[in-house]
Amino acid sequence: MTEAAPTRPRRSDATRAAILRAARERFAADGYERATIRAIAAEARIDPSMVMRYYGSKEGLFAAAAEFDLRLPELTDVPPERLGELLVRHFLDRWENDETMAALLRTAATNPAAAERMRGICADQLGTAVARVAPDPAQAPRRAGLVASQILGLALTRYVLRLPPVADADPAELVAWVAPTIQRYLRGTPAA
Amino acid sequence: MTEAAPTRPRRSDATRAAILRAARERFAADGYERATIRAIAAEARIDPSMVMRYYGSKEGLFAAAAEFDLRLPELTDVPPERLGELLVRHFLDRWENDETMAALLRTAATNPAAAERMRGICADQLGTAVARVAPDPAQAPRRAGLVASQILGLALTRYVLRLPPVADADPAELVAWVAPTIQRYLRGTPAA
DNA sequence: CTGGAATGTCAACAACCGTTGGCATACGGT
DNA sequence: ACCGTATGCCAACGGTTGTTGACATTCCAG
Repeated sequence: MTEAAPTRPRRSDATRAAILRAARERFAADGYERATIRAIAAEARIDPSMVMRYYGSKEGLFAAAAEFDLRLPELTDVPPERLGELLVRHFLDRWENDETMAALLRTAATNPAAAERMRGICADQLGTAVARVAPDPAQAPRRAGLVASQILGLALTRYVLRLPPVADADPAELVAWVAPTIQRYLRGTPAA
Repeated sequence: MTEAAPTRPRRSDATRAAILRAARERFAADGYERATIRAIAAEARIDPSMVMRYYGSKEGLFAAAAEFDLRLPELTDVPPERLGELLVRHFLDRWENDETMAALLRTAATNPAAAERMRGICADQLGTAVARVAPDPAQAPRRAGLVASQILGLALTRYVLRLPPVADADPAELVAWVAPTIQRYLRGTPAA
């Protein structure tokens, strides 16, 4: 492989960061197709050709801008009956001030590569976290899928579609309503 | 207003219908931006300019193609404790064979007009249906929003993102897991 | 039968997109 | 001080898109 050495900082790091910040903003606001490289470059106050030089292509730029970590907390040291509450609160906190999630969701709706990344995030990050607290390892993927359906549905209605009852609701109120759902998907049974 | 008379059928109705069918298919598969008028016209075996003549613009075509009725059943004559099950089963049945929902969801993620229509559907069709069975009229909009977050999340993960655990699951199994969630959003309380 | 309206085809326009290569400038090690 | 290299801007290319107008054809009422 190439040297993993500390790769002395390049002089253009500031530009790269500006491009990335602008890209996240435009992708989040407009989705993949409507977010043009020209608009991103304008917002970053540089020439469109710089984007190509540093990220190769629009797809490459998106891949870099959508690098995404759910930052799931350690689930094993919390009381099992409070897992649902913890998770819902965590996601709301996480996304209220980081629009990367909205960008990824908007783009994944139409861009196959983004959808694949979304599947990867759910399977890897969420999947393994759920597997650690699910009572039945064999059912863990299904439980993770159900959790994703509710959590992503919440993100979709609140941040992308902005359905008034969900978008205007107080976070604490959403937690109170949704936490029991997640709790049951994680540890409960279908019937009960 | 213009005569609401039975407007004798035009000779071009077949073409109009073909365009609409092709448009639904392309919008569902590709989303608004990637679904080009040329591709839609090709699939309908006609000239792109016909689309413009009959629907005015691409936005007009989408507005016609996304005309959407949830076809919610009458909720007042079913046992109140089975409302959740009924609703989840209905939506899965409805969407398993009609890709209009996937088209609307894909497009609403990036197109403001489609998002507005989505809000309208939730507020009007779902909102009024929920208001009729909610125990507390004042809380009806919130309950409808929560139902939407779970139902749309299910549609998103199953039909758009195609998360394997959700996309491959048996409909009956999904009903068993999700119905209690909807039931609680409709008639229950946050805590319990 | 006839003339006007409805239907359909063809070619083109203007705008925008991602992407490329050339050229100027400023940096930084030697 | 020098020179290779990194950084940045500019102009342009080829392709695609929504949209338009002119022209051909078919239908149908009178």
